[in-house]
Amino acid sequence: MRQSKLISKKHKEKPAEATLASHIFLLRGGYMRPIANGIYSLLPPGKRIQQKIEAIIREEMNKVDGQEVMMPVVMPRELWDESGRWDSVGSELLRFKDRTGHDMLLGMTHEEACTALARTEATSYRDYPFMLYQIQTKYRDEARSRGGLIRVREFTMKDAYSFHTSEADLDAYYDRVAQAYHTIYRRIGIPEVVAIQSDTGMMGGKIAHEYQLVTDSGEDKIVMCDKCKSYWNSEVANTTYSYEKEELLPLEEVATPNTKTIEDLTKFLNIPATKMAKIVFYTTEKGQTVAVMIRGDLEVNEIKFAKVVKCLFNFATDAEIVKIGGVPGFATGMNLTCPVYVDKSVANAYNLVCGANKEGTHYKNFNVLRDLPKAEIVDIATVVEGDICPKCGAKLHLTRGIEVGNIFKLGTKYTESMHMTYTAEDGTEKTPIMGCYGIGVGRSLASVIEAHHDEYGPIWPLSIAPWQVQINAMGLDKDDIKKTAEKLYDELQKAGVEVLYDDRNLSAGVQFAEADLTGLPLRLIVAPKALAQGMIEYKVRATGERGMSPVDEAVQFTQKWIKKEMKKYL
RNA sequence: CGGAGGGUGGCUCAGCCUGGUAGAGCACUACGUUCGGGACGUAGGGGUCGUGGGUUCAAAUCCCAUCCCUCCGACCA
Repeated sequence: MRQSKLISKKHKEKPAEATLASHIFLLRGGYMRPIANGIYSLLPPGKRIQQKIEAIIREEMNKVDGQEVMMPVVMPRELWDESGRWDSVGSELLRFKDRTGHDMLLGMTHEEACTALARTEATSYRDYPFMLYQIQTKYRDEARSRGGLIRVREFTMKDAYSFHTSEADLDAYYDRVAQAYHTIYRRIGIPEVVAIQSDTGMMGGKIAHEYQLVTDSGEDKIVMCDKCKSYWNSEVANTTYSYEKEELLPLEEVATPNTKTIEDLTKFLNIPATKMAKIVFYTTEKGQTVAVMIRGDLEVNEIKFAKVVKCLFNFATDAEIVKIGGVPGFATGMNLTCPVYVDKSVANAYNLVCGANKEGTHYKNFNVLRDLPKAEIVDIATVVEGDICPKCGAKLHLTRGIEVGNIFKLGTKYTESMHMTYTAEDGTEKTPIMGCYGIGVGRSLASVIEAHHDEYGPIWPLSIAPWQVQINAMGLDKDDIKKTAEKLYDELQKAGVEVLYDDRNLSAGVQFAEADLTGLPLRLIVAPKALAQGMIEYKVRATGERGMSPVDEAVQFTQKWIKKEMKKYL
């Protein structure tokens, strides 16, 4: 490609709306342009990168026996009524009416479409197992798209669905896909991506992992253990609490005027929040008020709690607390007329301070097992920095990540609701078990920049770089320079090398600055001094390594370099 | 959906408080001088000042409404 003809303008200045490195460079480097909030067009360099990522994903999906299909973007309401998701999914599903007034939707994921497709095709156990996948545009009406390609409304996604006749078969296949995912992320140049245990969310299902690029600029909260290399999404993370045994002392009332908050109380009694049990009240969407008892310094993780009560909820009002026999600010888990959940952070703790359910009064020496023996013990606390790893006992720490993919064991949620069956060996009708596996293509692209850039621009891995080699020439108005550069461009192309040739007669500064924004792995420079000795220069983008090669051997040198570098991504 | 900040040539922004003929830099066009890390000169082209209404002799500027964008939070396979 000649740069003079490339439609991809570079910008010197940082766009006002961008804060993430990937967002800044994708705009500055002429990879994409916004059309609307969270909706982008890709320019040629961006499209080329995306195609290469897709090609790698496709190869790896095929290696795990995936069969690529095409599924519609627009679907009728009836299909999503079958699974119940027309009603259960919120406003992120874009619904609209066609010209006849029929309810339609834009696909945000394709479980329904794929199940509908598969149920008419796979009718015998002999067809199983199989996996179908697509790499296509999807749409989610995000409440808040942000961060360039990190969180968008319209995006390209690889979505795969596998169908099995036994749990064991799904388990084995799930592990194969998990391996394929690691291969994919390594090949596209982000081996840093880790698999973490996650919530299953609106997809349903039991086990799920997210593939996260750990980075401060991510939006997901991750809990990690450096020692045993375990990772959890904070939505599912847990820890173990252990307390030194103490003699159970008798309950004792203490006057604690004007101490409605834990902070007040710690100051008033000079006792740390870790020795307190606080009560949080929620009222569920069904109108029931429930109490949660948790250690004074901890917070309820509402996603974990939602799994306990299995519905939506809000903080209870003071009136609702009074109604179930609580005294706001001084409540305890005892003597309430509502269900009481006790977080495990206080279940085995000794002699805690808690409310006495009496204005201006607390108890000392509260012990759950003695004083609240009937309460349900649950795990709903948000894990905090320094908590103990439940696997190895080391200290956990909190970090952030970008979710670039995920895998789910879906079970029979869709096959059952959509009446997909097959005839088993014994002649009976059975319901297949599903897994599903997604990768955000654009998000992966942006994540490569987040993981690999410097102050000047992206540093593309050779496997997905828009072109493999950049040619810059110093002084194209001089015949020998121009002739050499043109010849090099020509020969490299004939040798099958993907090359971007800056054929504009611009100053070195401009050319190099733009080349850094393009971020190609290898740069060849045709310049007077070296050329006088029959040499051209090269520079490796990632390492800054520089050197020379005889002009006559430049093509072989480049091919050899590419071959060697490419080994990292096979 | 809550909080904050914005919308002025393709991009980054000034002008608004205190109303009076729309500005700068970058980018673009032409010519010339430059040419190893975002050069310079000269001459150009390009803007319904987000949109609608109002106040006024006069509105980018003041008032009302509305749309859009960004950041933080809520939400989110």
